[in-house]
Amino acid sequence: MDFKESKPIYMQIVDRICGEIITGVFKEEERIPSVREYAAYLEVNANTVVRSYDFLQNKDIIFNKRGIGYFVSQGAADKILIMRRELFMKEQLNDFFNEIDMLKISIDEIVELYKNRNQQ
Amino acid sequence: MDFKESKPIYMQIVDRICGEIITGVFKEEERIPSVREYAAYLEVNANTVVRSYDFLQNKDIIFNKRGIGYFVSQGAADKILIMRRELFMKEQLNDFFNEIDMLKISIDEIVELYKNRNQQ
Amino acid sequence: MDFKESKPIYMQIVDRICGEIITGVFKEEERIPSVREYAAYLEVNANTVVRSYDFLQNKDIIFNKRGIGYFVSQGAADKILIMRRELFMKEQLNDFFNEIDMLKISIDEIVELYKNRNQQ
Amino acid sequence: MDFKESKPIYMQIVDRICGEIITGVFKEEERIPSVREYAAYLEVNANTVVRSYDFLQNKDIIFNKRGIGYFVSQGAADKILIMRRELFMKEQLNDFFNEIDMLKISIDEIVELYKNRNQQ
DNA sequence: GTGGTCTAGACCACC
DNA sequence: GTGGTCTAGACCACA
Repeated sequence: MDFKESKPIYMQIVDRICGEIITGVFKEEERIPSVREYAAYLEVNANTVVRSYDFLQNKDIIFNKRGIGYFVSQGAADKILIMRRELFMKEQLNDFFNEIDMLKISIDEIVELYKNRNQQ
Repeated sequence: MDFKESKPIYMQIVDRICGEIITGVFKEEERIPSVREYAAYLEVNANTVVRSYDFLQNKDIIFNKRGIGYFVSQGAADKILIMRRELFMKEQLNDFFNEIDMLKISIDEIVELYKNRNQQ
Repeated sequence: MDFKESKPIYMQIVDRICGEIITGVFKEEERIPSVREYAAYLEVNANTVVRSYDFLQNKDIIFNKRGIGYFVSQGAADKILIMRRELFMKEQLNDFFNEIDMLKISIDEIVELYKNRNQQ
Repeated sequence: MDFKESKPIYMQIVDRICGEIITGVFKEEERIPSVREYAAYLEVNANTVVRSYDFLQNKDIIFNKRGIGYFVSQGAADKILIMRRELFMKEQLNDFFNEIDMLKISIDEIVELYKNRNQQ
């Protein structure tokens, strides 16, 4: 894992875990790696992983069984997708539209660029 | 002006000033508000505005006449457009495409949303 | 059995066993379930039940016959009642009174709620 | 501030701040002490206070202005009271009633004890 | 000055 | 073994 500088490491770990849940690498109701295992694997301080797990637990995406470990909540994958979609629709999409308007790029250009990309 | 949490306030002010230059509210060769005026207007600490002006001066978008104030550089609007376009093509566009792929939103949906928005 | 997060599981089991003794489900001088049985029944790690039994043995509420099992001590029910009463009077009651004062709930409301509950 | 051992320090600080908000020591929309100030005052590590503030921010009881400090949210006092009341009604009250039933203490005794306490 | 993040390391309760 | 909490200290971005 390469860490961009812009985002805090613990949030990048959050994103990564969310990705693993969506793609089914971490399955619902199943255990995810222990804090220390995952910290060693990512070559990060254990406290950083604690913070990521803590964040996800607050969002009900994972839950904890005391002394046993963390588990993916039921419906976590859906929840993540819904949350991301909402965020996208509410903020990012509008910013994007404002941006292309300001830069005077037509929506047709965007479509073309998108299709070109996917042909590669 | 509402400040998002994600971006530093001084960069949000930079964006705003760039917008004013592009749309001609702040015209080339003309003076922009003093640091204190603008800070008062935006309800922001003066040092924050200093930082924004400083950033813009470094990019040659505005320049300073000592004891008089800050002025918009010649060709600033074009410069901004070019810079933004580059940034947009290199980074934002790709991020955007990745995002819609991940969220399984088709490009056609995007087009539709864009058109709906502009009808309002 | 649902385990609250606030209290350690083994203490919740202790409480449960005490309740069973008071209400006569587990009778004095009689055998209580084996560690493994009870662990399986509660869907809990066996070591956790060991810890609960250990705790109760220290308080002379149960005792062990080697190779046979755990038994409820004579006078256990009374002992539990006395211990709980003391604890209740010394700590819990005061906490409770402080709480209702802070929340501005009158003692009359409490009485009413209590009576309603028992009518159901 | 004396710290009981049972509850984590950062949660005790959370409780304390909530108390200050309810009683109006920390007023809505006003700034609360900086992390470092409060840590020094409570003779606690700054990170511990960070954790408390973080918790309260997640609950929308305080909010942060970047580089300036933390402020009490509008409606924080009400929110705290409502949250506590709910918790009390849902969990603590029932536990309390179960307890007095199990200990065979009548509700009238409770009322009397409550009145005696307040006479002192 | 403010908070935000991260590290390293410790000790504890719990399963 | 697991996570939870706390300390001490560092460096950074931001206002």
